[in-house]
Amino acid sequence: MTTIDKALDALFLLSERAQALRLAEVARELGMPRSSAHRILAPLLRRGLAEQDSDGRYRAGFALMALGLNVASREPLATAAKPVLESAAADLGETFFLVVARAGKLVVLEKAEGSGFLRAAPRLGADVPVHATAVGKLYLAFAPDEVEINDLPRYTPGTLRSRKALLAEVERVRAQGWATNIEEWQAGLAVSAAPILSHGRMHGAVALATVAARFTAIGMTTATRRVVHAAEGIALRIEGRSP
Amino acid sequence: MTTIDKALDALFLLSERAQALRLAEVARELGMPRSSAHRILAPLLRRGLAEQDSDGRYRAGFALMALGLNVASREPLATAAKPVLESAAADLGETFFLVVARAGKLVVLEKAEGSGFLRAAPRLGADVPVHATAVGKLYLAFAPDEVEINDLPRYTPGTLRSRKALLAEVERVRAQGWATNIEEWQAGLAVSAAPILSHGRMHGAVALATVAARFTAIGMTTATRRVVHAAEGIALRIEGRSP
DNA sequence: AATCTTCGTTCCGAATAATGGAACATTTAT
DNA sequence: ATAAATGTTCCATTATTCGGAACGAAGATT
Repeated sequence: MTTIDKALDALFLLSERAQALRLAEVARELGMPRSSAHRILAPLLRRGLAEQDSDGRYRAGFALMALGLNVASREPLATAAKPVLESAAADLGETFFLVVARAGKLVVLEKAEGSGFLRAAPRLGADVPVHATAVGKLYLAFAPDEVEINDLPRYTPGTLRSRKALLAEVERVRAQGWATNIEEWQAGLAVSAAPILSHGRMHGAVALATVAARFTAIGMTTATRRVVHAAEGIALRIEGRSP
Repeated sequence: MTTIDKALDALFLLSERAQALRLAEVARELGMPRSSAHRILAPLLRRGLAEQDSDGRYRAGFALMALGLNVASREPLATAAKPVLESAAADLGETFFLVVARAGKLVVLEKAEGSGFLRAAPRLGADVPVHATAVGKLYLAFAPDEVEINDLPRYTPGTLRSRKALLAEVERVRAQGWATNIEEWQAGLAVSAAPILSHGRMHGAVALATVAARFTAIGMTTATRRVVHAAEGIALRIEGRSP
C-alpha cells in the first residue's frame, strides 16, 4: 500500500461519513497514529479536498464537488440524455435515469426525478448491482463483456439467485428488447429499462423507476413504450440525427 | 511537496482536461519521468478516481462523481434550498442559485435553471469572484470575515475597481438588504441577490441570474422581491418553521 | 479544585517507500 | 524501412514517510 493509497483512504472516509471527524477518529479508522493521520490530511486540506470546521474536525471539502461535476459534465452521453430524461419525467411524473457500465460496474450517470411525494431518487455516481436490476439484465443481454458479475446476493425474496434463472431471464430480455425489475432489488421498487443502441453497440440504458404499486397502474405496455422511446431518442441524438 | 501532492496534481490535471491524456502527456505536464507518473497513477486507477480508455489514455474516473455528490448532498442548506429554488425558477422561468462562502471563497452550492434558450447555467462547485458579484457584495455587507478579497481584477467595463467605490456600494447594499450585479462580472449577465439570514448570521445567498436585457424587462422591483422572498423562505426552512 | 484523560500538534532518528535512469517491446510518425 | 516516441518493468540510490515521544491545551472525572 502506497502513501497515496493512505491519502485516498482518508478521502473516501471523509466522504462517506455524514458528520465531521476528529483527527483521532480518522487515525483510529485508518489504523495509524495521530501524527501520521495529521501529516496525510495536510495536503488534502491545502487542496480543498478536505476542510476543517471551527472545532478542527475534518470533513470532505468543496473542491471534491467541482472535481466530480467536471467528470459528469464531460460525458457527452449525459448531456445528450438530460433533456430526453427531463421531458419523459415531466410527462409521466416518474423518475427516469441513465445508467452506463464503467470499469465493470453499472453507474447512474444522469437523472430526472418524478414529482410524486414518494419517488425514486437514485444518487448520481452510485453503482447498482448487475443481477438484480433491469439495466443489469440489459447489459447481460446486449453487452455482457462490459459488466462483471461475481456472486448473486439476495436482496429481496424476488431476487434471482441462480445463474440458470438469470440466464433464462436474460434470454427473454434479449428477445423482447427491454427489461423489468419488479422488487428484485429493493422492496417496493419497480423499474422498466431499455438499451441505448447505436452503431451496433450498447451505450447505456434508460430506466423508469417507480413504486411497485404505481407501476401496475401505469401498465407494462405504457412503461415499456416510454423507456424504449426515450432510449431511441437518445440514440438518435448521439448519432446527430435529431434536433 | 509530498507524494500525495503529486497524486493530487495528477487528479486535478485529469479533471481539468476535457479529453483523455496519454501517460507521457501527464508526465510532461507534471514535470516528472514517465515511470513516476505511471506509478502515481496506479493507486488512482485502483480506486476509480482515474480511468483508462481503450487506448490506455487517462481520464478522471467516475468515483470522483460519487465523492463530489456526497459533499453536496450532506449540505443541509442545499437540501433546504432546492425546492425553493426550483419553484422560483419554474415561476419566473429564470435561473436561481444558492451561493455560500467556504474557506474564504464563494461557491455555487445548488441551482435551478430557467427555461430560456439563453439562460444562466452556473456550475455547481465553481467559485465566483467577491468584488464583482451581487452575492459577493452581500457577504461584504453582512459577513465580511467569511470572504477573502485580495485584488480587484477588471472583468468588464462595469467592474468596480477601486476599494472606495466598492465600499460605498457595500454600504448601500447593507442598507437596502439586497444587491445587484449588472454586467460587472460578465457581459450580458445581470444578477439580483438576497442574503439568507438566520440566528443573527448569514448562511448564504440566493441569486437570480438572467440576461441583462431580460432583467430590465422583469424590473428591479420584481427581481428583488423574488430573491428576497426565496431567501426568507430558505431561512424559515432551516429554522424548521416552514413545511 | 485538583487530577486524569484525551486531544492536536511538532520533532526527529530509523525504516521504508519514492525516485528516475536504463532497458525493452510496442506503437506511431517520417 | 527507419526513426522517434510510447508504455511498462526493474533496481540501486535517495529522499520521505513513519511513528514514538513530548508538549500544552481542553475536557472529563474524582
